[in-house]
Amino acid sequence: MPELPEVETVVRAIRPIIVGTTILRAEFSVPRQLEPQSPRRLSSSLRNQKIVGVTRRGKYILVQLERGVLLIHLRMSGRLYTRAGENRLAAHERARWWLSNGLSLVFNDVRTLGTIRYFKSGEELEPLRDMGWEPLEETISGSELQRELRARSMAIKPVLLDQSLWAGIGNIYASEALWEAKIHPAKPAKKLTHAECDRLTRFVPMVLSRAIDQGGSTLRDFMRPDGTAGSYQHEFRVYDREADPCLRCNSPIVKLVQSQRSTYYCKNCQKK
DNA sequence: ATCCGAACCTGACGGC
DNA sequence: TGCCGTCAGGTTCGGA
Repeated sequence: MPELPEVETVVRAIRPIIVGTTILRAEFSVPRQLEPQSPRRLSSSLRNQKIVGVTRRGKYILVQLERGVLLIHLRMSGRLYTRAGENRLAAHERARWWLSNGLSLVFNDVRTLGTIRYFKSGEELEPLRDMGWEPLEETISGSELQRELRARSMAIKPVLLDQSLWAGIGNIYASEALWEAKIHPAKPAKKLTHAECDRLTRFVPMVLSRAIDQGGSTLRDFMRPDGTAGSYQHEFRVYDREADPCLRCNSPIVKLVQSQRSTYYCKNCQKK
């Protein structure tokens, strides 16, 4: 479900509510999501720790604590929000952290594919080790991108989903950025011209930041922590628009499957 | 090294 | 109604 813009939306919403509070206790209902840690161990590591910050790296959420970091990945259906009330977990709530301000931070995840891990200060955040450029913080030149793609014979679309190149791009925004840059999704990455690389380095951050401005995209699962939907789905140029007219040239948008994921593009605007 | 498909899960939806 | 197949915003793993 969530890509960089949705994760960023979540981080911005919960940050002012939870930073400065202390975790009183924690509860987890699906131990598998914490592996290799156990619910008991994790709870005791977190107890009485103050939350000092909330940040994002790619699609990971980092809840910074006094003595470590809680690393959360929402995968396909994860949601994170704060709420008050009831003592028991509601439907699909897989983790709950009781905070000193009377609220709880809740991790809700229908499909239970999300992950939660704790790292002590000084310990390497292993999942972030091979993460690529942060699209909104690093300015990448066309030449740099072209150099990175030199050895990649795979199609550019699945390459954009590889988090070790650019972190945070997912299935929606990969299609959107390629349409903006007028690049065919099946073009081998190494064959992109310098001009195409140049456009991609401009449009990837542009598409992502426009989506953040709209609070992300809501197709089915994604909800902002306040329960409202994002609205960037109304701005999609190609994603989920099969057979609809291209907004540049009116030819019907085409869908294809690459690496088991749907890709949408305009056959006329995005030539190989 | 590279690539593909399967696997991990649940729920919604369309077709029959 | 109900059953069945398909699909979903992500990532990892094993085998070819």
